[in-house]
Amino acid sequence: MTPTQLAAVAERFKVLAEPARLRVLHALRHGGRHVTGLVADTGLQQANLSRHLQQLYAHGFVVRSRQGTFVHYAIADPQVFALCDLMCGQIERAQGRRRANRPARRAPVATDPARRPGGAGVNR
Amino acid sequence: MTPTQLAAVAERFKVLAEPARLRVLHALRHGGRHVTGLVADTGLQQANLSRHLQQLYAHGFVVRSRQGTFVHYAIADPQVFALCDLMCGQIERAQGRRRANRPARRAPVATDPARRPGGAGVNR
DNA sequence: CGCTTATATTACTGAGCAGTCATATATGAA
DNA sequence: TTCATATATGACTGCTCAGTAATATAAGCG
Repeated sequence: MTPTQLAAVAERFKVLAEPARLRVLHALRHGGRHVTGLVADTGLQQANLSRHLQQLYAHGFVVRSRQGTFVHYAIADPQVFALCDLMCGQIERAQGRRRANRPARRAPVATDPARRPGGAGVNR
Repeated sequence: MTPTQLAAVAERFKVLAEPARLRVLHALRHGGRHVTGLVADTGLQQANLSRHLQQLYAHGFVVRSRQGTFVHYAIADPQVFALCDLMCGQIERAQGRRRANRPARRAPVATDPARRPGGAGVNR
């Protein structure tokens, strides 16, 4: 894994690390749409939405084509949703784990072999 | 998809949207490690690494346990790597698409049915 | 051309965050 | 307790970036 590759992956994750852009992708999930339609679907301001669309386009998440005065945007690679779905699954699993840990003891992380009750461990 | 859910997903993507943290995860891929070992593996400064570890821990990407003066970190859910691998695959596919488009014409995005040569289209 | 609608861009502002230095805390050993 | 090592944290700096308002550009129509 070269630093360049890591940077490329991180940069792409960063595009998805924004609720507004996830909203746009979600709105496009079941078919392309004009900017005007996306404004209605997402509730984003036109200028703001346009910026997000530029970014999604620049990183190849969406494709676009002009149709008269309108510009039509669509998902470039449906695999993005696989990413999102995976992430959702992880969130659920993490919540499940948290729920499973809590009943036993509150965050049982301490000196590995035996827990010393009074010690200020790694937890906060 | 509620705004809350979107925010949760975005927040998690954000944790992965950082080369340094990807580096840490990569270093942990084949087994847990002490902070000192991670300093050596990643080349990050101790303070900086510690901050990233706190973040990975807070979001449930890693687990930790004390071993004497050392603190041992390990991957919490190996599925993270599925995310990373998926992302890498998308990057490769996107590059392939770009390579496939370039020979024909430079970014052939224009008014949908017929391309007008002189028009300043959607491209920049 | 001039008008209207659709989309993009510029300039700005404020918030968040990575990196760094210095320092604090935790643990074990002497 | 004092010292040494390992890890975490406080405070600061500089950069990036989302949101916004105003304006520019593109396309169709009369």
